[in-house]
Amino acid sequence: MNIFEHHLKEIQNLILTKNDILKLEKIENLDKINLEVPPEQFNFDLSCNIAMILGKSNKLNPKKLAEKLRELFLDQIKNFSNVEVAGPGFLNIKLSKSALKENINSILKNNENYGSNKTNETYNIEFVSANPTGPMHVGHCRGAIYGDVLANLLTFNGNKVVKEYYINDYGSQIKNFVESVYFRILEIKFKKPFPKKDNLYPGLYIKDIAVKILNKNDNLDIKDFEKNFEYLKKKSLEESMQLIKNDLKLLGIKHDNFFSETEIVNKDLVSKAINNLKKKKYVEKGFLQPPKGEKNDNWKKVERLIFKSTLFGDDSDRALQKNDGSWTYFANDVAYHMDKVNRGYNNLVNILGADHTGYIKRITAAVSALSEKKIKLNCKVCQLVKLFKNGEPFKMSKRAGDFISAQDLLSEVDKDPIRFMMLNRSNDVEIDFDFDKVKEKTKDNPVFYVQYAYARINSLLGALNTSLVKKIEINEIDFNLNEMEEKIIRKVFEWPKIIESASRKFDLHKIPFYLYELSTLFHAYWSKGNEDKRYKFIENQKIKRKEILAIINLVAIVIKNGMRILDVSLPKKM
RNA sequence: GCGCUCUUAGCUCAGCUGGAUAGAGCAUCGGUUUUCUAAACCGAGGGUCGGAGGUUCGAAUCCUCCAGAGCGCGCCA
Repeated sequence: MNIFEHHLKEIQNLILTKNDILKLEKIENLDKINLEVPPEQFNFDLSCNIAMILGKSNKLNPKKLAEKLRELFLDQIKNFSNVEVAGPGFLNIKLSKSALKENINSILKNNENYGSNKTNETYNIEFVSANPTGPMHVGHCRGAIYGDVLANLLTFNGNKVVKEYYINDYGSQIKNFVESVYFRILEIKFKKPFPKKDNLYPGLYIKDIAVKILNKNDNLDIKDFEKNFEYLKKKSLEESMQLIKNDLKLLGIKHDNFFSETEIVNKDLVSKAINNLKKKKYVEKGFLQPPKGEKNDNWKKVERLIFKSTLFGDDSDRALQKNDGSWTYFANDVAYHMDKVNRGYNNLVNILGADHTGYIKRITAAVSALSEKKIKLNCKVCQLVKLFKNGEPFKMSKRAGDFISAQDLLSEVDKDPIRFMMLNRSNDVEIDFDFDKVKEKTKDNPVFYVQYAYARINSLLGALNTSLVKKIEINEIDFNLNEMEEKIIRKVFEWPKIIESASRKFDLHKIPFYLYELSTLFHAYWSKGNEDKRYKFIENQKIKRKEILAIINLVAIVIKNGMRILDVSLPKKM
């Protein structure tokens, strides 16, 4: 339990048991009462909106009610040493020394678990799922890191998480891909020029794949494409998945489960899923309207099976069969998601790129239909990554073969700054990713700045000949914090709230932002000694006050826990 | 034409289950080092929260409309 919840309960209990003093007509909306961090200029530990909530229900002036509550708090809650009314009726609260001491000791004791709220759910997170027709590009990296860190965060918060990758190894794109490999093999073995056809992948990585396949099987009789198709498909996919897994590994990402689309088709899971929906009358034969966007030559008015996704909020119903009666990509995906539903997760999550936004409504509709609205698929979209280098923006296009690959990125920048920077922005906004900025070793680079704070802590401990492993506890009855230390403590108290809100809305950027803010306070604390000797930490090789040791331990604990979720390293020396 | 996302300081962005004087970083200008890492710190200026209405004690935050930017809108995957 975090300190906000803890003290909020105290307040709620007080209201319920002491209304003979308050004499309120209505005690309601207690769940709307919030305990928050007050704005810095107020110099209090907690801030409560209770007077505004109860004032509204009872039609009382919130400021007057706040005055009454202030007296009640001071009289009844021993953990509060000072309470003041501010603004429209906020109650600003200072914790007593014993309450502070208790909270601090509890954090020191919790250590690597500090911040976890123990929510205890199960999640399946599908992410990356890049087409296995080539290596990952930079855009994939963002979704990959987002998914990985979301999994870390939810795990840290007490949940069971499965990280999953859906391999789109079926359909016409794969055929084109295999054909491209085939022509590259002909090129290598018989000097036959690679044809200039629109459906082929011109990228040079295809050549690498061809070489690898040839090296592993020199006697390959390659004359007939149709005859060799299944073999070539298998080998080509193995190679390109290896490329992708390698990129993921370099980014520090490992999925728990790889699920193949071909397998879904082979096991005929699609018919099962469609029959399931037919029984519920969500799938019927029918005709669809022509597409509204650009003109499409493929469109034909043919009767086919249709999923009535408009019943679940989609803009139009969706085709499950192509002109020739075979299943669409969407139909396969419905089957895949039925499998996920049947596996019994409480929560399904898909991380998508911005170009798949239009797909969200139909697939969430499918999950609602399959689970009778019991399971909600939560789709998160990561917006584009715009690359900059020397002021020149890069363009990405997988078809053209001139995209910036994950490898290109990783060859210039380490995984740690990539991970941090990709998350240092809300997933809803585009990122300007600057190669040069990310490599800087200055405070302009937030990754460095946070790492440096941690390195400074270790350097201080080194000077004291001690380490973070050694557990400490505040036992003194009386201890005094200076202004800077109070600020840091308050920030540290906020950590579980950050975890809670980041988990609830999948707002991962809150973690790097928070770590940066905490590091700012720490650097200021550290530097204070430069201006004023009284703020120096060490005197005659000894720590001046035990409070200092407690503070730096708290900061270290939170930075470690935060960076562990981000999976960004923390060097002890820099 | 439709859907999703965005519009907050010169630039890049936080803040959005409604609350206190709207915050950071960069850039600009000015300071700080005989002492634990100056790879850092401190200070200053800078805002009609895209526009217009509405809801209410209170709106950057919720609702409606409008404008601009991006992504998408096949029975491709």
